Amino acid sequence: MHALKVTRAEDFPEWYQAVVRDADLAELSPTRGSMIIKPWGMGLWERIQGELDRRIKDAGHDNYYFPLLIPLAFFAKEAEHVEGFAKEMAVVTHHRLKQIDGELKPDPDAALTEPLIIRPTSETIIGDAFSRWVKSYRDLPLKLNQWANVMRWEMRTRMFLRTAEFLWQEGHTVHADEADAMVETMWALELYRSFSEDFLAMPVIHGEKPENERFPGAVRTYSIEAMMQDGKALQAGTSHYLGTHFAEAQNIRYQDKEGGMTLAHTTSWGMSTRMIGGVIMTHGDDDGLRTPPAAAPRQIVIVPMLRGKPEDAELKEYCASLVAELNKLSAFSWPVRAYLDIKDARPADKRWDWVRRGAPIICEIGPRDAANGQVTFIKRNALREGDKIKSHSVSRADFIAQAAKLLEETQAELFAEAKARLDNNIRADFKTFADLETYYGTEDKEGEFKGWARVHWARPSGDALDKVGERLKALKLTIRNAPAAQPASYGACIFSGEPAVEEILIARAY
RNA sequence: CGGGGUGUAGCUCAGCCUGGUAGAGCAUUAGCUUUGGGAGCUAAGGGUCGCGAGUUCGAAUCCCGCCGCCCCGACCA
Repeated sequence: MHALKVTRAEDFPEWYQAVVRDADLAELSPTRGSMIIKPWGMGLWERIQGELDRRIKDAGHDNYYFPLLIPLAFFAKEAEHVEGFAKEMAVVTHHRLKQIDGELKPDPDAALTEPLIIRPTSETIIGDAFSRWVKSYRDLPLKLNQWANVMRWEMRTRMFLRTAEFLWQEGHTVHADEADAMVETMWALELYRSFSEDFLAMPVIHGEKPENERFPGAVRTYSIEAMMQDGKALQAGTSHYLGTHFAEAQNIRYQDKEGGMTLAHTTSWGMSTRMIGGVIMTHGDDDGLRTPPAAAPRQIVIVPMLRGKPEDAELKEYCASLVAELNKLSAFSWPVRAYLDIKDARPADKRWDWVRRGAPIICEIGPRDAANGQVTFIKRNALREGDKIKSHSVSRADFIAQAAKLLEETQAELFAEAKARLDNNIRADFKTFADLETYYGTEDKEGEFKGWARVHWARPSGDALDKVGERLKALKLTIRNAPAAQPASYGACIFSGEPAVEEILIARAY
């Protein structure tokens, strides 16, 4: 008997919805395509923010904030950028409402002379500021970051994975030349790789996107790709070298040491609330979410076995002092987050709520534990042993002494499990396109999923690349990236038979 | 935006074919019992049956239109 009504094997998309709901992460809002992020989901995002922000600042970036609304004319400056985003833009056209025939409508007399767009990303308005802030080579590099909400009018939305409005971090930097900008671009890629693996226990493959998957306006786009439990790939973070495209469009120039005016090189990079979807589909099981301890809003939850009797006070005191002790510890370079759940509800119900939310360590402490100076707990990532819930009992002193280690072990176990899944489900033995068709052209067997493929290719571009894209699309596949780790030599291109120049990752994707 | 599915209580759903004043389980609230583990009994509250128009004496049920959600596709840093 699992805590969720649907299992992953029965219906993966339904299971995903169930976790979002039952782990209390988010719910649909009355606003189409947008969600209400609930405390456990927001807490997870706040942990992601806290750690990522620290790493970004440690590398010399400062935060700032730009407005939600961008003048339409700003957006129109970079042609490829426009082409990429124009189709999914929310536009603000009026500044007043009026009762017309009993209905509240935009007042026709209050149309904006210049419409505003709700930012889908902020390159354009930030570039405008950069053109004023950058005067001299002494101003470079300029390394800034903002935490913001953005909006893209998506046709098809899915909680956390693709919502109309989402939260993210967007880094924007300006550099004197390509070499320096590329160092930054690769730094951001490595930031996302290490953050994803260390902090979210989510193994990824990092690499460069093919030409047809680039960010609109970018010269080179890099991504980290994570494998979900249904075998699909999730692009979990991107880093772009923008060359001088935005510098040209926005006139970002600096006076170099020789006194000449030189175009700057810019980068941008982002990671969003989509990561939470990745955490769900990487670590979730049929009992709900298993939150990676480093990112869990509450790492150790204590459920006292209260019985509505006078001795409850003593038990509460035992638990409260335990929480206080635990909160003095640290793990993952942050204070430990222990929590005493004294909600007036049945302990068993509370226990299952925390199982579904995926609190890493759930302690169930009764009067007997208190009397014996013990702590009884379950490890959420290894909840069951056969049909039974596996619980552990240790002395209070031992529990406190081992708590941080227990959390770090759990983190490592979650990572190892996900890493094994990733490593075991990438096939590198496809030599021809027919091999791919044979494998991906057939239905998954019961309980099976098709992972990714690493294949060699000659890196076609333009029309030739479009044709490759179409052949893959027929199999519902896309090119994810060219992994940074490349083999020493290459065979023949799987698409053309020509000598290959690169190994790429192919997968079905979210 | 195209194809398919779906929409009835907070949740899961029955009722619809064959029109006759709204149902179950779980959840909620109250009381009693129970207490080392998703408790039991009793009672109560809760729904303009997605929205609108139509057929009809009468519509959750039949017809038409629209909308939301889910899946597939198109699109998608």
